Amino acid sequence: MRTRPYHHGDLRAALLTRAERTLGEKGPGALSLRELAREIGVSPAAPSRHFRSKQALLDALALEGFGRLATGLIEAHDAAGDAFAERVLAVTRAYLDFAVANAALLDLMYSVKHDPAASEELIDAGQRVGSLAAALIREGQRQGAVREGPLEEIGLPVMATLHGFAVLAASGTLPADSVEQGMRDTVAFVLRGCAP
Amino acid sequence: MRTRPYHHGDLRAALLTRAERTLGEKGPGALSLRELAREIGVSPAAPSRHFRSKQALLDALALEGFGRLATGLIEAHDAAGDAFAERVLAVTRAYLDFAVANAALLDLMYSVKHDPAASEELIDAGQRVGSLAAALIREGQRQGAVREGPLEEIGLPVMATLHGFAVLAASGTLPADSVEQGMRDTVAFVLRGCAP
DNA sequence: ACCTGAACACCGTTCAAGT
DNA sequence: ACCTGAACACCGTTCAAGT
Repeated sequence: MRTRPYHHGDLRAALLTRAERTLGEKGPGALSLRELAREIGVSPAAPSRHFRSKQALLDALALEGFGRLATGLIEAHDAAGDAFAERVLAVTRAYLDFAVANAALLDLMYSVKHDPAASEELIDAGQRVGSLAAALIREGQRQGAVREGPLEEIGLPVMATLHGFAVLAASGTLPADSVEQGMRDTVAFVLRGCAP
Repeated sequence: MRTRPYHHGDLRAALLTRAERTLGEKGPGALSLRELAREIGVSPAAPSRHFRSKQALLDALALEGFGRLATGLIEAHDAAGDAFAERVLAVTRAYLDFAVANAALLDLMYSVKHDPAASEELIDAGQRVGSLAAALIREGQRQGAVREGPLEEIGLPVMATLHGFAVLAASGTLPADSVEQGMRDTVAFVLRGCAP
């Protein structure tokens, strides 16, 4: 019968995995470093080696979230057809899916309470997601589906619309049975807003 | 020298006021019922008479936030000129101002961690804000500035765009010096998306 | 009705000491 | 380098008892 070794192996990763699980299942209020440590089987002080504070763990979680969101959007984009309208639909749906499946995490990603230390990294990550919208717009312009002009002039409003819609859907402000129709309306609105 | 009376008078209001102040000044993590009670000069158990739990206080704060946001949007709307474009600009600016001035509160309003008990009320409040967008669209249709169609088909995307832009600006995802230009671009985008 | 006082079961964080 | 054990100064919440 193997007894737990003194060194966990990869406590950092274990903390992040477990933290995200309870974040999704029981909400951010139920996230306790001590309980995490208990579940993983290490002492209450062990997490402090890997995260200077609870907030540092939350920031790491948020950063991971931005990475997954960006990957999801890129994959959806690349899997869609070439036409601008198809790509907008695919990216919007991917954003929505992420928001619904990771509502608490999305909250964390765009919340205001980050450590100044991590803030810079998080803002970068947020802007990297924003730059995906810019890339989408540039393609649309090449196809003639988007009016000419500086990328940000259209990219930012598009990003805002996608994000806003996803947040409203994930926060339950939208009735669940009108999310799908709302997404179609939002995509149509974006296409009109972009059109030459 | 008057000594503090046994009954506070309006402890509930005092708690809400103080809570919102520290929420804005020191962030949601620094909000402690015990510290609030200490600052106000009541015992640690006193708040429980007015709020069943800390979450109940946060929910009340969020509800108050929705009320103030709605009022702010209506006032901005009514103070603006009659033209649809002017009204959209006024409402967008009001939403942005609220978000920047009450970033932590806005976080709270649209966060996922509410009590099921308060959720219904909060969702109603959120939808009431959404109905303001619908009213705006209806006027726009009457003026011929907005294409015909069901209110929600345009109202929801407009709401999403305003909310998304405000959140991005308030969360610092947008560089501070591009917020003003971003707002103009967002308004222009909305007007295009609405146009017949 | 509203609040106090004291208690309970937790927290996050720190720091010497162990492996 | 990584973790434990014990301690510190807090929490939120409950409940009998006071006014």
